[in-house]
Amino acid sequence: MSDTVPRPSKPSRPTGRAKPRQSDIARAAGVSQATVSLVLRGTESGVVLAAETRRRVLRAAEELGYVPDPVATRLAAARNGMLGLYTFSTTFPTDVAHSYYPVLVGVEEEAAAQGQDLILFTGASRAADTTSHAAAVRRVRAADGCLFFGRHVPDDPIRRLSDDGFPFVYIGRRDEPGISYVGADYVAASAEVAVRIAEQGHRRVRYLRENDDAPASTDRERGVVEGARGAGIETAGLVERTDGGDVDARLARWRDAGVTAVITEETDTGAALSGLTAAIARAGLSCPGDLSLALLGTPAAPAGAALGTAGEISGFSVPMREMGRAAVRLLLDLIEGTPTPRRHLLLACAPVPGTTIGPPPPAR
Amino acid sequence: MSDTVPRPSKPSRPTGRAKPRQSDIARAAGVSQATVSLVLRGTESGVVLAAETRRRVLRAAEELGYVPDPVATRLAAARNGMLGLYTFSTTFPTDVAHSYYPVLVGVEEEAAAQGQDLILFTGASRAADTTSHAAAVRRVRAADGCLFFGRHVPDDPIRRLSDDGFPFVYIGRRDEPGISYVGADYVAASAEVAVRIAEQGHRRVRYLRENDDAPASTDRERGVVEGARGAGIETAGLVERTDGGDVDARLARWRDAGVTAVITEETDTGAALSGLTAAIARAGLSCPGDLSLALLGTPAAPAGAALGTAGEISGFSVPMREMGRAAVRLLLDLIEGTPTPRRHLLLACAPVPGTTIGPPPPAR
DNA sequence: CTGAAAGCGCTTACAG
DNA sequence: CTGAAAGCGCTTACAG
Repeated sequence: MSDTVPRPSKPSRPTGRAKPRQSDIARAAGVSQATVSLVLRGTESGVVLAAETRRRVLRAAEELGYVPDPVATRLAAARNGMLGLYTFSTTFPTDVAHSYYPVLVGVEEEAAAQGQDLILFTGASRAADTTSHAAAVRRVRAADGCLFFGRHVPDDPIRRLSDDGFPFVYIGRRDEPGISYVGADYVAASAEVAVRIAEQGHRRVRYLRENDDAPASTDRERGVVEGARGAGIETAGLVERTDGGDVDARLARWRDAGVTAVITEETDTGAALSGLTAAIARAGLSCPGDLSLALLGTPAAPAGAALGTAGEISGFSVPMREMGRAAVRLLLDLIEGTPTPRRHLLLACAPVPGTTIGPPPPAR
Repeated sequence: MSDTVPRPSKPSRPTGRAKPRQSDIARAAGVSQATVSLVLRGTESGVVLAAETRRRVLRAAEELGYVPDPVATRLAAARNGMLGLYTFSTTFPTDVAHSYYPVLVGVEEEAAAQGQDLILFTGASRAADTTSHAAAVRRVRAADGCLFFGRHVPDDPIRRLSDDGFPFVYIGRRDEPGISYVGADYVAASAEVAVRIAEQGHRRVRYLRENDDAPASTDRERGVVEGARGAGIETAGLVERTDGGDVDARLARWRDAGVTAVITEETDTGAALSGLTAAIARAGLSCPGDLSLALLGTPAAPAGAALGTAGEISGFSVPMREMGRAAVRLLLDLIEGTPTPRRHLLLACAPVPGTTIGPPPPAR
């Protein structure tokens, strides 16, 4: 609690020439500090300043090299032009090819385009317990609003922000009501993949998903099942769950049962995908010659390598960068109180043709 | 000036249930707000609180879910646990394989490890003119201290921060006196590469550097020249500059003059490297069969591809991630006023053996 | 059209 | 050992 803010060994207040404040300008221009504030922030509440006063103040500000103190500005109940980004789970896309990285890029691009700075709240990684999570989330208020990101999010601290009317948006669909988010339309994209597989003639298919109930996983399963049903793929036994460690045995069983295509999903762990591709490699199978393979989501690293496949894995790609950008825009709408902003946004995923879907092999 | 802070259409102050402040705790615990502040921040100035008082305050704080407001904390002249990161040049490592990305990762890792949040100042990209740069740099004061990063940095706004005693450190060596930085030891690493080439028997070599006078480029040239001189490589005509567009003609000339090895450098533009590898490919040369090739710095993307070379380009790698981490630590030392911190740090670069250095081909 | 005042939530001497 | 006061630099009604 009290350790949220590190304690300085000595005051870190600037020791050299002080930076100019509004009161310095006021003195130089012969007006009050409040007047300086008014001309510097523009003419908002209908207040009209004498042109001559404006000019004097502006000139003094220019001469003194004044720039408003963002901290004081924020404390005085205005905005400070900073957006927060809070990432749950392993904080940062450490791996260059981390699947979250493009989101970060999108967020940064749009923030820059909108003239907003970004605060990266790094609290998530350390905060194992709920208490510190609560503390970490609270810090978020230093910004005008905040983006949340990650599959598993502690509900409680967030609800508190929500109750307080603090503006925030999730990147990724959420089930909690009343929360703004920008997500990917996994249902539609996943259904489309199932249809594509059916069109090649597959009827017995498996969907190997991770043992994880994040909304994204739920949506994908729903899409696969709906797509399969509509396209004539058997739905009995279609869905299986894994942690990634037991795929060899499954694969053998599937082959024996006449399964000709497998769909899996990409998550932040990548467990299902890496487990599956490794098992396929160990079994000496080739895709799509022996088995068609599809992936729901963009792989963090080119996953084809493990398969000996030169091309991409078929499936769809998640518009992560665009999600980041859209989330920033939505957040700004919320902060600005734009009337009836769209609070839920589901972005379409582009199909990835890839090279791993083909017709089923002749029956063994 | 006045547009540095976006103006809100309406106040964004939370409308719902207010978050607890110190005064709320004070009321609940039956003490003054100042006392709350003292127990919450710990016992600094020798003040000793009654254990019973401490307990009451702590319990009330716990019950109310109090977390200090970082903005108010900062304004009241203490630290706020935020470190700034200001990137010059094209703001963000947009490309996944952007050469700056590992630095960002290192900064984030160490910041998280130290319990600091990170403010990404995105101002750099937009700010073409000096004025807005000044404004953008000034915003940096919202943080306890700031990291600067990028080859080309406007001196003026920075000097101002320096005069004011604001703590900051550069990532990358600087020539300006009195400024803290964490850089890479390009001189030593570049000399080592020249020596390695000499050891293979090369005597006539070219160093193709970019037409850019950043300290990193200066250091590399110095290292190459010193290494070459010490190892018996001809230094006359050794160094050439390019913008990347005219390499074909040079390459032909070099070959005619009996040049058997070429060294180039990696920068944020990558112009010299991409120009050179393209020219080598067009000339149908192979490395190191026809020509040995070395690179000073880590390529943003695997550059071997353009060469048809499977392996890495020989040279050295810049410890970017570690630079990021070290910079954070140094900055914290500065902020905390640690006595005589090391203000200049030059990290060693690891040699990359690679596959593009070999003995010279038999004379034509 | 401008000034004086209060307040944002905290820290920090300074008195008691 | 604790309280009352001033102040960080700004914004925002509210008076004149």
